[in-house]
Amino acid sequence: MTDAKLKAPRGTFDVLAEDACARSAIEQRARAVLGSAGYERIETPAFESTELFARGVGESTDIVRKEMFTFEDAGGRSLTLRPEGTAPVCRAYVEHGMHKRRQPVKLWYLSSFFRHERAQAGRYRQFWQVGAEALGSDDPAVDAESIALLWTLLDELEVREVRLRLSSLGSLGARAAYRERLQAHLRAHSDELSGEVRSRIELNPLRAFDSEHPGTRAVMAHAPRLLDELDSEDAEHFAQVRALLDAAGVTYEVDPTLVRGLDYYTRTVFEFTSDALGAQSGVGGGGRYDGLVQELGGPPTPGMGWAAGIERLMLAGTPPPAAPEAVELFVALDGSERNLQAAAFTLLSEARSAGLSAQMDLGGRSLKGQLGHASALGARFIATVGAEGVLLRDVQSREESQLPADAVVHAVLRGHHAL
RNA sequence: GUGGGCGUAGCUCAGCUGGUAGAGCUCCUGGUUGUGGUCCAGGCGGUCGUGGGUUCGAGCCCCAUCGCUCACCCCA
Repeated sequence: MTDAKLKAPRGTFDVLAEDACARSAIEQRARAVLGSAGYERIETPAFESTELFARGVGESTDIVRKEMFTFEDAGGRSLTLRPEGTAPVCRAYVEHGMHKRRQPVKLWYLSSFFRHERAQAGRYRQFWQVGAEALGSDDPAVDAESIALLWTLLDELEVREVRLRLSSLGSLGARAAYRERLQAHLRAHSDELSGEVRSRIELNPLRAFDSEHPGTRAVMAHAPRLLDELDSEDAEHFAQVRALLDAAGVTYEVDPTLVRGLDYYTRTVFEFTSDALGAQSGVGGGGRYDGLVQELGGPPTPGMGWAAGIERLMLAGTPPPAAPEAVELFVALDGSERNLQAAAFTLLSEARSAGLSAQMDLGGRSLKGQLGHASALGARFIATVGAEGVLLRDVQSREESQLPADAVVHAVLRGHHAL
């Protein structure tokens, strides 16, 4: 390491050439899949009022309790780099009066998010998510469509070994009542639980379902299950979602122990995992959040959405073939005189005005070096500007012709279209 | 926050029982070549993560520290 003082901060990374291609390929797919379903692009600020996340995501979540990048601005306002995308989108929905539009309002984003966690494979402090949110309808068809769209996107990105788990958390009221019953069950068996789970009974009892601890698993095996206790409306809603997914050919497994890390979820929740990933096996997930918009000060508005991690999609998906930018014309200099460079520069801008992709040497290389460079770029034509005029070479056919400078672009265009 | 693994050139890595730093790739120059792709030669590039210690002598041994990475946890 030369002078390793300045490095990207822990958990962050630079996106370089090949990765940049893979990322834009993912973005193009997302735009195609979501755009054709009527989702509109939205971008929200990289930071928001801290209160938005405290209220929206939930005070009891790990995200709010210990993972937010929070700072004060010069005016003493508490701001936070967005740790997730749903609360900001809901804030924008309220702020811009989108409840006056035709419902549901369907929005998608691809943005970076920030969480102060220890980085590992597929988990970073600044990471990117593609997400989709549908606000303003509690129709089960919204849930099914949303899930099916992520299903399609994962399929198009050729994400390997995908599994979809699905469940329902019921309405907020039912969920709160259930939570108390589950806590009662856990407390009754607290001496059989792992210390970890025991200490989280009050804060996040649903987590107990995820434990690997044998004693805890035994206790959870006969714990009450939320899915068995849905009220008739919620049960009917869930049944409809399932029926529609079946109709769309989306395969899933119902997992009553599926829990999500954010407080705002109600009714439908789901998660896509890939066994091709390491410990961070979730590629994307989401669910319904019928209380969130109101929680943020808006009118009672149901919502449904998901997010998928770009870095995880890249790990579990099939990277698109790297297609370097084609170079149609490379302009080389045979000599170092100023007027040659000027002539080459004129030719270069003429070529670009004509719509050709064109490059010239910017590194003061020898002629041999320039030709090597042109070759490495895969240039289709090479124009060598010399004192005698311009020598245009068709790299594929190896034909060469000596031309006046102002005839070069025309010749390239003609040769190009002849292909 | 807690563990395991790893830090030698821009990249991938050698470096013996401690003797004072190397290869390949990339990049640049020259030669060869149908003006490039092959081949040949040369060159640029490292206070061996950092700081101590042991030793006549440390890339190698010891201690500390920082960084990267994987996992716990959590989630996308």
